[in-house]
Amino acid sequence: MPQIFALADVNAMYCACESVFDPRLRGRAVVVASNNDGCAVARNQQAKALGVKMGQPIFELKDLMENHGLVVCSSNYALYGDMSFRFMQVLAECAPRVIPYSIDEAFMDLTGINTVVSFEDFGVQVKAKVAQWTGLPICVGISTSPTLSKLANHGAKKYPATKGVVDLTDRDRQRKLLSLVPVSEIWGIGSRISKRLEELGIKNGLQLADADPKWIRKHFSVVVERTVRELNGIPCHDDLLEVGAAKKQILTSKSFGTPVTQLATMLAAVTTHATRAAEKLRGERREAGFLSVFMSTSRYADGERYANQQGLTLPFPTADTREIVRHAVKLARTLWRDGYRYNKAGIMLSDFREPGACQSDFFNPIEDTDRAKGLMSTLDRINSISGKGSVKFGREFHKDRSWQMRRGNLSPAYTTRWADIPVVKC
DNA sequence: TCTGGGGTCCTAGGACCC
DNA sequence: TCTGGGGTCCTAGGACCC
Repeated sequence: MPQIFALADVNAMYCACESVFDPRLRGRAVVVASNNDGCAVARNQQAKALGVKMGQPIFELKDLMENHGLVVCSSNYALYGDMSFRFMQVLAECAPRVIPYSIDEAFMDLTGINTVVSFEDFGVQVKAKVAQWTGLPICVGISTSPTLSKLANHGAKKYPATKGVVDLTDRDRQRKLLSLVPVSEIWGIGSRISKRLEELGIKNGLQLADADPKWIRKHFSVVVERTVRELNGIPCHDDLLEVGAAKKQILTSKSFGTPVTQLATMLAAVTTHATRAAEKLRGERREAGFLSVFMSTSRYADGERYANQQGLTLPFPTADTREIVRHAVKLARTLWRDGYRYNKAGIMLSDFREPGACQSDFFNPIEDTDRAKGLMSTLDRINSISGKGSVKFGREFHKDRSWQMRRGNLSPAYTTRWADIPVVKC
């Protein structure tokens, strides 16, 4: 029995989440901005029709906001994260195996399900259930490899006649749709590779599917070769389908609300990022062996650009916020140069191990003892019960808060904060 | 004035070893 | 004087994704 994959994906997820709780947005052009209200990261159908581009700076949208009714929302990740969780739960009710792939999409293993219900009917039912239980509009694509189910989903979005569900298990239908799709639309083929493919005469999906995998490997890489095989219905994404695959790195970084020119402010920001990264690391139940810190000035600013990063192998693997902050601050001091207007900083943790997999250094001042671990888990528990940041480290209290995010048009945390739950008045 | 953040995988090249 | 070839590990950087 051939393996069958479905991809369910929320249409313009962030915009949809905003619209679910704010009826005034329905029917209007809506854009959700990145952190700092910097650029557009999600746009609904109406916003696309107005010509808003993915990644377009918000300041360029002023005219559309003033004269064409475009609404710009600040990003509200507490809301999107919670809605994503609900969406995944509905999928889990429908299919035996669900593999979340990103905040707004998940693969489902439908192998053999057509002995009970046709693939298309299955898709229609999932779509209806997600709409009923979460209010989110989705599309479903079904086919014989993850890449083809992505293609099917693309078709479901693009052609309204499909009503948002495409069963692409039939080989002739696959070839038909492939021939209509530019090669740059195929999952895994980005702008660089599609440009080179086009130069070699491969312009649409079907031409790529019919290319010789060996030749592709020689001219490109094993990644593109796998895509070719996937387009022929041979699943090659076993990596993707591993449930609960462990993370390999954790990165926290943000551009600043306003440029940073003082070392103390920078250290406060780095401390906050390091604290956040350590929390994520403990959430993964891992310890990190390597840490790196980076800072830079804006790509777009006039004058000399400064961008630098430095890494450090930790004396012993740890998930202790105090250790991680201490080393991060040390690195940040060595990276710092006076006289620049920094617009971004961040920290990356990697080289993960299981806790206790490595002997800690006997002579180190802060041993990863049970006491230290107890302290960290108590800290995490307090912050999870009483709200993020209830207990903080000293340097985070630096008086200059200007580096923090700008979110001028933030919606309420409708689903994750008691005070923000919508009230229906009769 | 204002241009995101967080990930993955693969490859090439250098250092080092035998 | 002559100075190989194969393996591993690490890191930086490229390309992709949402």
